[in-house]
Amino acid sequence: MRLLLVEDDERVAAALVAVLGRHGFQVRHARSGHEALDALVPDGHDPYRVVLLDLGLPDRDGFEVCSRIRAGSGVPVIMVTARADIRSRIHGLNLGADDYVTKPYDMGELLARIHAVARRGAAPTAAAAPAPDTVPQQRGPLESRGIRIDRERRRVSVDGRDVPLTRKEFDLLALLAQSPGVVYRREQIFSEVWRSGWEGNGRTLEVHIGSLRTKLALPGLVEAVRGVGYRLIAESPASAGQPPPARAER
Amino acid sequence: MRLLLVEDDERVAAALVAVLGRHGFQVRHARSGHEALDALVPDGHDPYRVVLLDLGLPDRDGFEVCSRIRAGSGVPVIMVTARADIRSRIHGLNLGADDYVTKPYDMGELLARIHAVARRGAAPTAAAAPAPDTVPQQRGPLESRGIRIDRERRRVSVDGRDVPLTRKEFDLLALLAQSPGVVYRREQIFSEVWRSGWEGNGRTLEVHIGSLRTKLALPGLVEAVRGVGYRLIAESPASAGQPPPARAER
DNA sequence: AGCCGATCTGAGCGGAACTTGAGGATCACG
DNA sequence: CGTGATCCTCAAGTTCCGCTCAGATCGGCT
Repeated sequence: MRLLLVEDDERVAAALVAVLGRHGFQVRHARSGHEALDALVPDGHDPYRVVLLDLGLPDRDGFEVCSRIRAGSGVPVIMVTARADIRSRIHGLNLGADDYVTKPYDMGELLARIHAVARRGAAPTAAAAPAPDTVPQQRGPLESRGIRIDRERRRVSVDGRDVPLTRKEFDLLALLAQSPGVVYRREQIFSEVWRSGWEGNGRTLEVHIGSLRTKLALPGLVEAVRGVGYRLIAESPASAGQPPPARAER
Repeated sequence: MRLLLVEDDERVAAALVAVLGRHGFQVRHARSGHEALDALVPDGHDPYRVVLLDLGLPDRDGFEVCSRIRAGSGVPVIMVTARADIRSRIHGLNLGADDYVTKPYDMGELLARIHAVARRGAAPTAAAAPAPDTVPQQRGPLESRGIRIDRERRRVSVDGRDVPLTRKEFDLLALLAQSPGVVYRREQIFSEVWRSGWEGNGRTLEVHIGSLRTKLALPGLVEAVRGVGYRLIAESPASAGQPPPARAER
């Protein structure tokens, strides 16, 4: 059974490869998100039955990798990370991860969870992984359409000029910007930006979205998806869907 | 989306039913393992999409209930329990549970995990034998006949052209596309795309099907099955790569 | 305490989405 | 070939939902 391990720490990876190998897994080790996405492109080998994804050092990189994986493949993903906070858990699961395991974990439990998701695993789809060059890799401060988001400093600038945002506005924007194009449902937004489990009573969300739009002054950036939620428009509205260049028929 | 809650504490159950209901689940509450197993017997209703199983039931051991459920059905099971020890976790997962959540849990995380396992869900057939690969459930972006459905972005494109769809239209298409070729009965469609057991009085469904056909401009894609419901034609009608196995005649 | 910005709530508006009904087309079946 | 049931389309009516504004409440700071 093939398994893809995404982990940048060599020592951790080596240990996992050893243990997993002893339990009958054929492990491919990817050291970066880019390498992982490459590895997932169908190449005639058996498809991977499960992906172990470490949300490693580059801050949000792991979430983006998960989103990209999910956009192109149905392979089960288990996030493994030291980040135990609820926000991260919920966000990871909402991005399409099948499980979320925090360090330190028990090896036996991890194995059991791997088997659980593999057992449920998807039939390999014919869909190719996203072409690496159509979607530019966004790491560190997100930059797209002239908008720059510095998560550490909590600063946002549009075309160079600084835009002061309040907490909620920033959290909201930061959430949506983690996966431009992906629709975030209202409940998801509430459980990640507000205290989880809280139901927005009034028009709270709309008001914050409104002021966010006003301050950013980028019409069409934040798009409402009626009855569902909101999303960020990543590219200019020219070609929204990525053109399928050379699609490998299976 | 139907959900089976197995919980003997009335107060806990009531709270969960309320929250889950508000999040779009149609919850059936079973107070014992026996009742749960009864509820899971196929009865013509839509199958449950996920089971929330509280260990520590009065009449039976929760593990045994899980094992029996798994013996008769492929429905995803989430164990919810106060027993946090590693042994129990591993045991539960190895018995076929899809996830194992310990109390106290965060409501937002539980919801995210419910969605995660439901997303990965079981075969929609009511057949007792859980054969995961007999019914090909499409994951990731569905691509067939030039039509591409991106669930998390809620985008549909036909031959590269982006086709804007409304909520109902998209949900309808996404549902039918889950298993191309399989006939979805009207009641089934209503309970999945709409809320609760609502018997569409007027010509609602036909209208939405109509606009879906118009927008997609793929004649013959959505096929009406007289007196039963609708289905998607997977491949061009000439050479059927695979004969549709499960035919739902009444 | 008092101030001030941030957040929340409620009402009203406008438009998109959904529903309904009627009439025509099509199909299954005798 | 006739007939009833089912489905499709069109054009209303109606509901729902997101947007905005204005005021109330919350919460941090001095």
